[in-house]
Amino acid sequence: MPGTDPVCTVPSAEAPVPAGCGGTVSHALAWVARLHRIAMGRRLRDLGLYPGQELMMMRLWDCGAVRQSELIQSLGLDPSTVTKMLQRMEQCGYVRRSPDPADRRAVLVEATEAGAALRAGVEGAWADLEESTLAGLAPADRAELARLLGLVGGNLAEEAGEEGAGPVC
Amino acid sequence: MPGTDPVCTVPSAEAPVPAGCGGTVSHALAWVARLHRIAMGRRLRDLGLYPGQELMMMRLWDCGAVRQSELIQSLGLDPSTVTKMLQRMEQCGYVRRSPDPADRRAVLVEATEAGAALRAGVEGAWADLEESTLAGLAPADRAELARLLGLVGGNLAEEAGEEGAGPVC
DNA sequence: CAAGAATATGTGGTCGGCCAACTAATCGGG
DNA sequence: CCCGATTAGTTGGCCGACCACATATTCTTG
Repeated sequence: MPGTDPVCTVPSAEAPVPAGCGGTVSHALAWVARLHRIAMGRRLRDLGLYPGQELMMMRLWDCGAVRQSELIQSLGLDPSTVTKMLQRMEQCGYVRRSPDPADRRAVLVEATEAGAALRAGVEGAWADLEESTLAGLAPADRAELARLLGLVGGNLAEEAGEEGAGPVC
Repeated sequence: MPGTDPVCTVPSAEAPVPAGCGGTVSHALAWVARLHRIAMGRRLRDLGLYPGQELMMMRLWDCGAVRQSELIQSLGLDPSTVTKMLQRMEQCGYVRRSPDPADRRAVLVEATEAGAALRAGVEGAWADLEESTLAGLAPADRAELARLLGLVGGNLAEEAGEEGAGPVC
């Protein structure tokens, strides 16, 4: 049938910022977060890490040898997620795992030399992404964004039962 | 030169928002987005959907029968992601796929009756989550958050090569 | 009109992430 | 002192998401 594309292609003179797509903050948040994750993934891939692993390494750099259960709680992840991630990271040589002598159930985790070698790269990537993310925003806008994200996070954390990711170490 | 000094990398003992974790907007953004995704996942599970599928259904509700490639572009996803997601959703009965008579490579996708039956629930979930997310924020704050997210999204989209998720249908 | 480029989709593999179910070790009472 | 409850970790399964690669079909262009 001719006239191929029927509806849909509304001649919407789209806004300068397609922003939320649907217009809701939820849409915008999901969209921005995805772009942010992709952008971080790009930087991490050059370092030999996968998204999510950098948070693990950060905890290890800050805390030294830690019990796996501490990582689970501080990152707010599922135990199985942490187990599998650590297995892969151990095989990559970034992490060392050893049984806790004080509790034969537990496992102590610490960064290896190779893991520590990633620190500068990861911190640089975070800083670079932060700047790229906030480019063009005045300090006041940045502070406002941080404040609003904090409020929204508080709302969602309350609903979700107060999950981890709290204070640093 | 890098006269840009006022970056928050200061070892400020500030705690305006305990939420942000590391204190950077990037951390706060990732954290909030994860909570948001989990909260949406909860609501979707009660409806019989997995996170991400609701966006697919929304496009189908808005556009009727669409080529798979249109979905790929409008959602900004990888083709293989869409293929597999649609295979599962078809098996769940939410979606119907048929070869495009006009282009034997393409596949036309549309929501089934069962899929359309989810619409009210999904839209309710979005509205509910939006309100829960923004609880306690004045209209001015909500608008400001939307504006800032739009700016940040623009920055990230620019870096990422202008990916999809743009205008609505 | 016959290559070659571009498009549309599918496969296989890997990762992060969650849930459910399981084992092993420690802790708490009775 | 022993048995149940709690905690720590692991395995298997599933889904979203990506990449690399393979296939079929259309478009382009010489």
